[in-house]
Amino acid sequence: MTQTRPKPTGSTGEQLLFLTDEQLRQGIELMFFAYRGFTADPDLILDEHGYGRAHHRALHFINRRPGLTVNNLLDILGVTKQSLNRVLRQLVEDGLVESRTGRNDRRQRNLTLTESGRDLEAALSQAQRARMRRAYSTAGAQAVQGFREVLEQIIDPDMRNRIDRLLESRE
Amino acid sequence: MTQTRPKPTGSTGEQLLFLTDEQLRQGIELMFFAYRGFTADPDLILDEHGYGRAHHRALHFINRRPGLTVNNLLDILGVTKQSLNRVLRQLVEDGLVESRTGRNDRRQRNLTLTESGRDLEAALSQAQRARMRRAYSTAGAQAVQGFREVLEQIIDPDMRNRIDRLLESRE
DNA sequence: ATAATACGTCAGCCTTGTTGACATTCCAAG
DNA sequence: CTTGGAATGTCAACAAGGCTGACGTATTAT
Repeated sequence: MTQTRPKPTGSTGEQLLFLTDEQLRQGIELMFFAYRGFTADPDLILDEHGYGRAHHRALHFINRRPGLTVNNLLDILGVTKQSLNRVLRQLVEDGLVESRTGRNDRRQRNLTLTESGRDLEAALSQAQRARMRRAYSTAGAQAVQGFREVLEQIIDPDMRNRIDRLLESRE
Repeated sequence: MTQTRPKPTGSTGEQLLFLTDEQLRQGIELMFFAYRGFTADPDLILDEHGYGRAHHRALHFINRRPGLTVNNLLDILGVTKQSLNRVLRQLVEDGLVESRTGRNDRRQRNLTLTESGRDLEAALSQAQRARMRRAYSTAGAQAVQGFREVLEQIIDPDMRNRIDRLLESRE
């Protein structure tokens, strides 16, 4: 996610921003309304299948890192195992997710998507990407770069580290 | 994270971007994790007061547009009146929000914050703005501009209109 | 041997969303 | 003046998806 972390190469001094409460409030409201748009399209598909956002998140990250352990997923999602388990159990029962005992450490469960799990994930991803693609295209490449830089800064620092560790590194 | 860079397009007026699924997926994950950070600080304060995000949202928009009607607020928040009413009733009972019968149309209720309502809203806002301020400052002015442009494009078009109508214009 | 870890599960609670039904108040049009 | 519809409030029931606490069971680590 953070393959490029160059300091902003902007022409303006980044420490010298004058940020009014009004400007910041606009950004806050943008985040609020944009997140609604961000989840709107997948939500429609999920609803048809009787699933919710929690299922989407699980499918996404299992697809992202096949073989992910339950503990890893818990760490990424930041929920309790009871909460995740409810969702995960459904997905396994419905044949979208496979949970296999770990080879090295047999206490662990490695999670992967089945064929139909990949199908649903693809449908959800595609819907969500379509909106992002339109937004990116309309806003332009430079705006996208800024979008990414600001969002990265909004994330909790230790979460940033955890993301890199759990999602980017190889075993 | 090695991906072949797609080659640039022939220009068709606006710059057409080649957006790989991988690039879009990174944006999607950034939105997910950033939204968590975005709500983290207010959540801590809300918890101390026994409130949730729904209360924060109500306080925010009532503070934003004092005298807002219930219907306006429903439209902004996109929830049912029953859901909003539960939250609103608490806030009124706790003396944070005042609900006055409309002067022109006495069916309507105009919502305003009381002194202590403004206090809590200010505390929540301040916490949330602090994070945004740090993010903006680190990312720089140009990045902020891009951030805003992309977020605006992610919002549903008719929601964009509604926001302008309900929050920017008169009354 | 014992402790710690990874996982699953049961039970119960909370917030915040949903429908549906119904009452009240009030504006506006016939 | 009557009446339809809009705005609001409220009751009840329900669901998703968070949470805590407790417990059980493999499996690994000390």
